[in-house]
Amino acid sequence: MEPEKVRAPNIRDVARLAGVSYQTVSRVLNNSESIKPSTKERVLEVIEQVGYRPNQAARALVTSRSRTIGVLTSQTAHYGPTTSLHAIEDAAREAGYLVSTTSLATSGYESITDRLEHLISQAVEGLVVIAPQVKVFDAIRELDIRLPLVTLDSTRRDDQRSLSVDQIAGARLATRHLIELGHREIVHLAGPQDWIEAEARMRGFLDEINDADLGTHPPILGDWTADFGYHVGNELVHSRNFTAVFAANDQMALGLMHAFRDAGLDVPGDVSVVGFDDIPEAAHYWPPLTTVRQDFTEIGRRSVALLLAELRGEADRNHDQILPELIIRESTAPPRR
Amino acid sequence: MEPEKVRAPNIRDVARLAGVSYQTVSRVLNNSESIKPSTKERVLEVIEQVGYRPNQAARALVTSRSRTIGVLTSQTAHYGPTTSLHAIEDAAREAGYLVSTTSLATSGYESITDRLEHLISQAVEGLVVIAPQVKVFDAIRELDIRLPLVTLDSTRRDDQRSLSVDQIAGARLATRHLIELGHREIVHLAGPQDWIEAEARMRGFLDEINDADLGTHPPILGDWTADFGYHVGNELVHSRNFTAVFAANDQMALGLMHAFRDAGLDVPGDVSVVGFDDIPEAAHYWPPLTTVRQDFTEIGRRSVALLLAELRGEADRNHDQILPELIIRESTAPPRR
DNA sequence: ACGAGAAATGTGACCGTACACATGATCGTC
DNA sequence: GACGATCATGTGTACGGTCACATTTCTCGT
Repeated sequence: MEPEKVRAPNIRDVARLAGVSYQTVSRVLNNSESIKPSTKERVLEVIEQVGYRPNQAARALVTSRSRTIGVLTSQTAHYGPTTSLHAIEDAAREAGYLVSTTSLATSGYESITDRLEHLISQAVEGLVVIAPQVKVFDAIRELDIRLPLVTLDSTRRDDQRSLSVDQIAGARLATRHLIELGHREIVHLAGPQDWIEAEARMRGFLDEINDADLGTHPPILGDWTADFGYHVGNELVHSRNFTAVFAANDQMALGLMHAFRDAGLDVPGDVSVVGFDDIPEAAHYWPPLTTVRQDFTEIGRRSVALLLAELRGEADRNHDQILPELIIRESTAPPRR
Repeated sequence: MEPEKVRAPNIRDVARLAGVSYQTVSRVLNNSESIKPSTKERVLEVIEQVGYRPNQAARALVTSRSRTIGVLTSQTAHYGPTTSLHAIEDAAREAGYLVSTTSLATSGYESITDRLEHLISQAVEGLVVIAPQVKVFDAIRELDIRLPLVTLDSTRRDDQRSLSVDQIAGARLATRHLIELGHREIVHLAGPQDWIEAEARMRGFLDEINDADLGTHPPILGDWTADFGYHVGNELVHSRNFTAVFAANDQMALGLMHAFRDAGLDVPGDVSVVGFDDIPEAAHYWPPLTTVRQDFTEIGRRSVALLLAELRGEADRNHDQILPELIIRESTAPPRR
């Protein structure tokens, strides 16, 4: 006849056992100033003893603060976004926030709004978007979201709410490196065009090409995968009207090098290849990949700082873009005459 | 003199505007059966019009169901865990659940209990642990967590709550492949020993070696990174008392091959290398890597299914382990005589 | 036309917390 | 030793839903 489900202790249970009012317990929980140390101690003892845990739902209900930030990611397991996500979680944890992640399903537009709705209905206090795809921003705009929001997006420098490594500068760095080596026929293997980063890298590439008064073939639009790079590489070897390729990420660069090797071409002897991201494996590819390093961890960390500042109403504006860095390894060399 | 902060509409606002009681609105929200279609429609119209969103905190408070599952991950951005995580999110979404992720900080034990506390205080309904480290399970045991919990852990087959690709079988597959090629001196580069998977792979390796009546050197304990594999490779080339290496993941295998190449050794001519995981890049390494494929997505999906079944009190026990598969590429060959 | 039973809808209480405010205890001061 | 100021603690209420139960409205057979 015992009660099947014992109710978890609540604030009043604690109060009763400690011989104080529930409000006093609440004060202890929220580190209120005016609490006699002895009673505080007594209350904490009881809390420990009965294993009391404040109910966040109740707390969220009354304060309308969930202490949760929402993160919207793309469904793909890329190194960059993943690394940033971890940094975000770390930073959020340190600030006492929890992170609710939600990834975009493969499908289209409704999926995004659906995800955003879901996140909002959980009363997240702010949003970090690390799936910088154009359609995501369309969805955000359409939903008229009033939440503080930070996006990892390099194209809107004026916007207070975005933060990123300067992708354009990075792409220029990579391209300039090739040009300085003497390459004149450079192909760009870009990322999916609805990715804002992909577009920025492509723009940086084209800008640099223009500034050097060079022509180029229209960039090839890829999907970030090594497989795709491999396929593109297999196509490219037929024409051979280029001496270097700038790939929009390291994985595609890897696939390219694979295809070139299959075709009997030497990298960098016959073709130079540059990647982007500097994932930890890039140094161990064959040949070790020249690439553009960006600090995904720093990005993640800062995005949370920015978001929290906005939540507090501060204007932390630590907005200087983070600069990418060119890492020269062995996949690039002057073109063979 | 207008109100600064307009309160979000609540269920009673909707009820008033629709000319019904709040309970009727509640019924509409929960798809109750006995609701006249016409009133349902009217209510939905009002909801749409005023942009009403049910407050999950309030709902969670009264039902003590948060519709959230918590995921505990390691802080490292490895391909496998990340892929599983995405699958978990997908599956959770489909079931109407949200996922709260929390990653383990680098630090030690308190960090884990702290994270678990945090997750629990958010009233997650269940837990998925994809950071299968021994200390995590210690923490879980110590905290005496009563939540439904699923772990991606291969060592406790009897336990109802774990689910995994059979790591031991995978390691045996890889090892047997080398043995069948004629290798007798095989080195194992293992993962960190507090990782349950690493330990399982090592056990599989040793079991297979024993069954073949071979001796082996004590496995080298690594940290999963390509950098580490590279360092180990640089050491190994001094002794040369082996003809093959089985690395506990693909990244370390990559580093190894890099070091071997640096030393002028041919893979697979002089040394065969096998990896584990079959990450998407493995096929494009040089040489393309022979490895053991495991379906991280399937694992993630199933873990959610298992968890939800447990939440519903069903006994879905779909427990057959998922079998890994050996993918033979070009990094393995018979030993040179 | 009437009443029974089902269908549709309404009412009161409660979930666990924080906030505003009220009250009681303590203390230095003249 | 009475007094206001300050510190410590207690009381009422609201947050936005759901649940159990009460009530009204509809449907249909006799």
